[in-house]
Amino acid sequence: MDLSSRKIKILEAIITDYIKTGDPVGSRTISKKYPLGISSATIRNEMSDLEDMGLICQPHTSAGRIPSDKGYRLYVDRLMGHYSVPEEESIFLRDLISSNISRIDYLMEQTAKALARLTNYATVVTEAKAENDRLRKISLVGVDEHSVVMVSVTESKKVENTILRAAKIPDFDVLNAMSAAINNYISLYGCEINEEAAGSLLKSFRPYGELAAKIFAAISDMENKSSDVYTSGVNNILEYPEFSDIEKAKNVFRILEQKDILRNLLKDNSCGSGTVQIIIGGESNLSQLKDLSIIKTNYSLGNNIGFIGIIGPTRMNYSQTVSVLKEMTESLNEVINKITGG
Amino acid sequence: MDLSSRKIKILEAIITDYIKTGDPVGSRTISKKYPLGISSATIRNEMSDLEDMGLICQPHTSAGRIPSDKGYRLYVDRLMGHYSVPEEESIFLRDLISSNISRIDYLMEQTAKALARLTNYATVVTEAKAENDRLRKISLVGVDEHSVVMVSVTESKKVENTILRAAKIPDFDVLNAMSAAINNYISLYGCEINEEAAGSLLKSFRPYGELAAKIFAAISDMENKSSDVYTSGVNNILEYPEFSDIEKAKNVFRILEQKDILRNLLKDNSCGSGTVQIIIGGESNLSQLKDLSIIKTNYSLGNNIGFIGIIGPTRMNYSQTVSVLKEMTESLNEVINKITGG
DNA sequence: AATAGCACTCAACACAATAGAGTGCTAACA
DNA sequence: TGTTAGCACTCTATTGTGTTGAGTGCTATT
Repeated sequence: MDLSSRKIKILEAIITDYIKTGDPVGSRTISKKYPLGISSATIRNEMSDLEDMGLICQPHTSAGRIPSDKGYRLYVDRLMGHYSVPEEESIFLRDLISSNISRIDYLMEQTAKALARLTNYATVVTEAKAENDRLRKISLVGVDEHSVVMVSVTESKKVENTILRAAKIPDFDVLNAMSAAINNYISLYGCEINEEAAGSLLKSFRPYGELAAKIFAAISDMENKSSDVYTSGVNNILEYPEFSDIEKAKNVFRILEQKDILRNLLKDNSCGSGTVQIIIGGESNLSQLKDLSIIKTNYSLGNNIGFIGIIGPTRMNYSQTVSVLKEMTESLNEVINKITGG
Repeated sequence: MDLSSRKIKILEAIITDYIKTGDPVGSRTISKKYPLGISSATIRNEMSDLEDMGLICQPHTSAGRIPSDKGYRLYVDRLMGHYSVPEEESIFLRDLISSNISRIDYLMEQTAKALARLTNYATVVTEAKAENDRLRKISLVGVDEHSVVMVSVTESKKVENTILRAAKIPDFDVLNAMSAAINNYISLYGCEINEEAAGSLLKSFRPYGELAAKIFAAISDMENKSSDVYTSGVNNILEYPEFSDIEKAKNVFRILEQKDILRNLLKDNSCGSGTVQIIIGGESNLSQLKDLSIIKTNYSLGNNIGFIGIIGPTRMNYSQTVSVLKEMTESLNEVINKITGG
């Protein structure tokens, strides 16, 4: 069957209306609200065709039609218009993330919050983390007689603290010497522990062997850590009638709690950087996500890549959300550049 | 009116049953399930008295009774039995928080998670922060040509990173000299910025004035930061029938989003440290909390005090929750001592 | 090909009837 | 005088029954 331009117009009307109201759309509604110049009977026939093509479906016999995943897919790929973000929202986004933020994790939290607030959906942001972001240097700072902080800086300038305890802690100068020796080691061997080399290094700081060993352990631990995941605006989901049933709401909350699922969902993107991707309902092949859509993109922090996703009902405002997300990512990259002094 | 021992037994039966089932308790239920040796008619008379005393109330004329805030209060203060935490739960708690945790913030997160999982209520933990936890020392670590990390250590050994950017960054030795000078300054003047002294210090590092100024700004910022608040298990709340109405659930979520309300709620404790406090429903004087109870205590990290609260419906299992919370706080303090090498 | 008309379907709503849990009161009893 | 059995009464929750209205699909007509 052919997808005539009239069928497309009807499909578009159905989707537009359904996104706005959340109610199944009937033929009479379309003939009255959208000036297609054809009667409801004709629209009925066309709708029957659209249903055969799998683009729309009926919740029950005597209800109007709602778009199917396939229908939404066609809509976002070919029909969806461009939404321009109003000046004030644009400014709001920019202000919220550029005001005085010195730490990247705060920045990501603010980003998540801003997006959630503007879109009224739930937002998920993953920490920027490269698959192999090498450790570049460490620095040891004494805290008290039994503890040191190891400050680590990676290739892509991610800074992190690890507190290490040991019975015996060297003084300022020895700590500096240790830092230097370990940095030297790192530049030679990377952060995989080379038994032999590490052994000789340990020997040279024998009285502080316990601490040295802990440093090595911490260094090799760092590689294995999975990236943090922030969520925001989860409660927004409760505003949508499709989740007014407490069981459905629970399901959504359960998903948003499973950081590893979210991480994988966002990470797995075949397309290049900077592009916006959309996963509609069942397309994720996860039954728990069949009523949810995800609009996502990535941002970069040095060599590290992080992901931003917006999760809402399949009936979400794709056009607006995509635009807001794009705008946000641009601002975010600007701010990151400013912070990291690109 | 007098509170005879029989009245107390009836009140206890009502509360026990209501906590377990969530259904209003009738006189017949009590006479059958609890061996008080009196008829339902007698119990009815006593219940009428208990209602006059404000300890129980009726949702509507032909329903059973439910405890009032005042009833719960009497229960937790005078009747509630001791619950002993099962060995395996005790071990679960200990394991979850003691496995390999080097950073205090992870520890607090784990604590919140463990409590939420074991109690099936929502958990709130505030970061340990003394009212006036003085900065003790800083250390500057170069990241790249335009940025340094300032590692700060407070009197109570709280370690924090702040990234600072400046056009010009000194080399390793000068950074060390700056750290030393600023530490000296701190030990003399504390972290309130003394215009005069700071001015002369800025002069001595003139070529790096921008950086020095940022350091001072960061130092004085640190004082004003309010403590972080973690929540966990918020979704548990959805399991309780009293929140199966989506509007009520929304209300709870809204509360748990407002970190400042939570912070104040937990902070304001007149009693000493280590004690467990209970706020029942309307006792908080916050209308949004009238259907919720909070069981809370504090933990200490050096001189810093943090708070742990468990939030559930007023019909929560006070006895179990108090015990689990006590147990957890003990384990937590042990782990903290181990980490901070008390 | 488009449409008007019509019979049909089905969810949603309103309404009444019923069942059941629980109360309060009264009168009788120990 | 405290306790209890009995009974009328109340109110929610449930179930069943129309009724309404939105929407469809089919057919006959233009």
